[in-house]
Amino acid sequence: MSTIEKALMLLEHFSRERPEIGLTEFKTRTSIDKGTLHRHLTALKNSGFLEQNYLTRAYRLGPAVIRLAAVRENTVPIVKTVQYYVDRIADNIHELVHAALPQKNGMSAIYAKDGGYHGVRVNFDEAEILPFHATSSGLALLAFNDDTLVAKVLSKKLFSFTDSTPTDAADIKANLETIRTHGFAFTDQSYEDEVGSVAVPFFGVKGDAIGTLAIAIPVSRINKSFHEIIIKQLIVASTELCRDLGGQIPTHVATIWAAKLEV
Amino acid sequence: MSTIEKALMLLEHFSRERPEIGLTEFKTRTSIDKGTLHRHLTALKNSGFLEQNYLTRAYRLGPAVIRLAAVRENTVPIVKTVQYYVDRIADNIHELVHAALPQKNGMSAIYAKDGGYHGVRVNFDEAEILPFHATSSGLALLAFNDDTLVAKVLSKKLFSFTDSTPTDAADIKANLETIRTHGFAFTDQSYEDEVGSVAVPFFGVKGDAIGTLAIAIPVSRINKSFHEIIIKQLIVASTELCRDLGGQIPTHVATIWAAKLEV
DNA sequence: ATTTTTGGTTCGAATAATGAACCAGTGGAA
DNA sequence: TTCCACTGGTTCATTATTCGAACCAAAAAT
Repeated sequence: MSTIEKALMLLEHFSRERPEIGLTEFKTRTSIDKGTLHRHLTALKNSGFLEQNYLTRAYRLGPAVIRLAAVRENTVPIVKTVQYYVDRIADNIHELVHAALPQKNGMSAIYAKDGGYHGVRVNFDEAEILPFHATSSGLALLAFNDDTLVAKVLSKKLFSFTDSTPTDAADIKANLETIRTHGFAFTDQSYEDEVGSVAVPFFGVKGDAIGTLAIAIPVSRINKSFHEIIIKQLIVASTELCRDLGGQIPTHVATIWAAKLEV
Repeated sequence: MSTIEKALMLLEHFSRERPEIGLTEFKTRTSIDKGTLHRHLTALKNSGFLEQNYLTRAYRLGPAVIRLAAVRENTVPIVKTVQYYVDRIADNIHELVHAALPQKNGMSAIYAKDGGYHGVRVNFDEAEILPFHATSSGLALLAFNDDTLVAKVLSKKLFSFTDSTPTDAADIKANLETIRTHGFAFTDQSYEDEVGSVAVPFFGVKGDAIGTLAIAIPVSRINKSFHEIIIKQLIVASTELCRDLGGQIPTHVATIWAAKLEV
């Protein structure tokens, strides 16, 4: 792996829960030598990707990422486009809806809306990394993306978040096949207890999944008819979203989805 | 310079006007060897910072930057905080107002609002890099930031954007001194013909300038009394912004600003 | 059909990354 | 006070990676 990639991997450790990380904490988290680590962090700082809390000397993300995100959004306005559909679904079904994009080690929600009238809401953090194998978003993406990604994900040790988290590669592979024939993914408390979720992919120009639309629901509120409604909403939204983004729904998926909407 | 920094410098070439850049175009823009360039771009792609248009093979910014910007904004909500003040000033004076943060080679606007009722508007792109030496934002930041930044900026060749762009290091140094005594910076057609601008810095915890609030106006509408109004608006907003961000206005600046507001 | 231009690859030489050991400052605890 | 443990940061000989001129293959342009 190149030095560049190693350095950029450091940025993945930042999140909403862990906005600042000191040198020693980095060392324990990565088991990279302190000297190397320090030079990498300094390089990232010099480039504006990190800045230092001048009191604690801890590192946090810097202003460079703001500009880049603005340019990216101007180039490919996914966030803005996705927002409309997430809002619409949330308003319709009064549950927590989100859209997510793949990152290196999982999906990252780029927008979420809780349309909930209900008392019990699922906890949800934007900018959190949702593991591929344990969330419907992750599985939906895997199922409709390149096989190399699947292989890469399954080659690593699969962490168990709850008693229901699938950790066997063969099981997951079988599940991905099911997801492909159904046209959507769902999970039952595989990432958080008492929370189930449903997700559909949306597609890029090549017809590969580039992101997902998903809904998280407390299991107490899931039932068959509601499940059907959710899936229809997701499919319709994803179809329109693909049109907006210039993406192409693979014909076999289009067929499956059309059948689902007929019912 | 480290490999990491070299690679990250590549990302600076992307902008609203230039959202996709091919290998050969990169080569001409950077005069880095094609082989090196290709490996760097591939590393950035593997890390999610770039992705490739699969038809043209050109590179564009990738989804990783979206997540990082979300985390950063969650850590230090500058964009959101700044927005309120930019909107307020724009609504009050009906001109183009923006806030900008320093990047490596200039200021980058993070938010802008045109409160203009007027027919003649200045052109303004978010995510564009505003050169330090030719814009009021840049000068305001230089004047109230570390001297090392000033030295770094003035050591490079200063590009001339208009007939009025200052390109002499000594002149600029003298101007920075003036800016320090006035508490604000202004430029007259130094970046774009027929456009003048006024800027004040806002400060971080150390009392160093971390960004600017600025107004751009067609020169035809500038007059003394309007100038005074603008400066007062900017000073008040920056003062409140520093409070919101936990920044500290250096005492000498606070004194100058207080005097300006009395008039 | 040929030339130019595109993106991408190879491999020995040159250079930069690495990491164990070290330094320095800070904040307790004895 | 002195000592220890814990920060962040630096040094420098060794080692591994990066570099880049030349090369390849495919697609446009002539």
